[in-house]
Amino acid sequence: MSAGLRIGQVAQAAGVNIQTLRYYERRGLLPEPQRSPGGHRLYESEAVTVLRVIKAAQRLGFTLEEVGNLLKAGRDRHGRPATGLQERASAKLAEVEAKIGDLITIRTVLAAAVQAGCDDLTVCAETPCCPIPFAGLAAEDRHGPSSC
Amino acid sequence: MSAGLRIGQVAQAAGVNIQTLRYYERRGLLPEPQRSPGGHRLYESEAVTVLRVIKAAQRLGFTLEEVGNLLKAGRDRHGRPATGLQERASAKLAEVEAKIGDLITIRTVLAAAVQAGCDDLTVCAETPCCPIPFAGLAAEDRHGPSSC
DNA sequence: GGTAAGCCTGTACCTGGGTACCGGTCGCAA
DNA sequence: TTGCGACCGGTACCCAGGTACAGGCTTACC
Repeated sequence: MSAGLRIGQVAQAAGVNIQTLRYYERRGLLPEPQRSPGGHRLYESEAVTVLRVIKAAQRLGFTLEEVGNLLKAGRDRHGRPATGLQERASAKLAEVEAKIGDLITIRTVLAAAVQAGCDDLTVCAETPCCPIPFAGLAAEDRHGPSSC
Repeated sequence: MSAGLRIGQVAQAAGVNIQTLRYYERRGLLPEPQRSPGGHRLYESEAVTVLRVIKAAQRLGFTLEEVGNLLKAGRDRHGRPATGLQERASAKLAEVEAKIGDLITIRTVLAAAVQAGCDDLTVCAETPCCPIPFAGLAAEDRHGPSSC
């Protein structure tokens, strides 16, 4: 007995849906497990760890494709070369920082709109003193308390 | 002549695709314009402003559905009551701040992983000192320089 | 051996914000 | 009047990351 974990057990242990496991298998994130004589999947307990790894990487902002590549790099590394996790994590860090910067700009604009008492977007669009930048949200940042 | 702008002119002036205008019309964000005898759309120049308003609101993090509601509230407000823009902008501000908080947590973890020299996710998952929280990314924050 | 829960494959659907393609019509100028 | 570009409606497709359903098989337990 217990020649492996059933898909439902793995899914529950990792806190994901059964369909998600099959989906990850199709995407190549999970290796194809053993099968019972009747065709049911039989997982080793490591599969739960792999699922947790995937979920952790996702939470860090990696896409499934990126996670797949990282896992594959880890598996294929019989020899010397590094997996590239360092570089990819650094790149992701830069992405995250850029996103934080964008959101901070957005927060500034939203706060200014609330402060200015903006109440109707179409009216604001014709009010020159409105802090909402209708022509783009890139560089400029002039904002002050207005009677929008 | 010039009994209105053609869809291509409006699209170009607002910097969006023609299909996008028709899509917004279907979604109820743009009012249905006049038509030429042959059925071609003829827009007033205000349509360009509305498009810019939509794009500005999108950049602030509002979904198309939310933008549609805000525009509708503005149009329907013949009488007194406010559009709710104030409340919705405040709520959106809170959302944006929460998202910034999440990203800052992620940034912290990523930076720790880079600093610790993590090189293989599956190895990390079995290394107790690894800073990547494989069990969730919510509250705890223990991280120190490790030889991952 | 019966039966219920669990699993199988394959396919379709979901969200959100568009984009692309198709065959057919309109508008306008030469 | 003919030619060509712009436009029409309708439908299908794209991205990511799953989720749901249908119809049939396996496994486990009594």
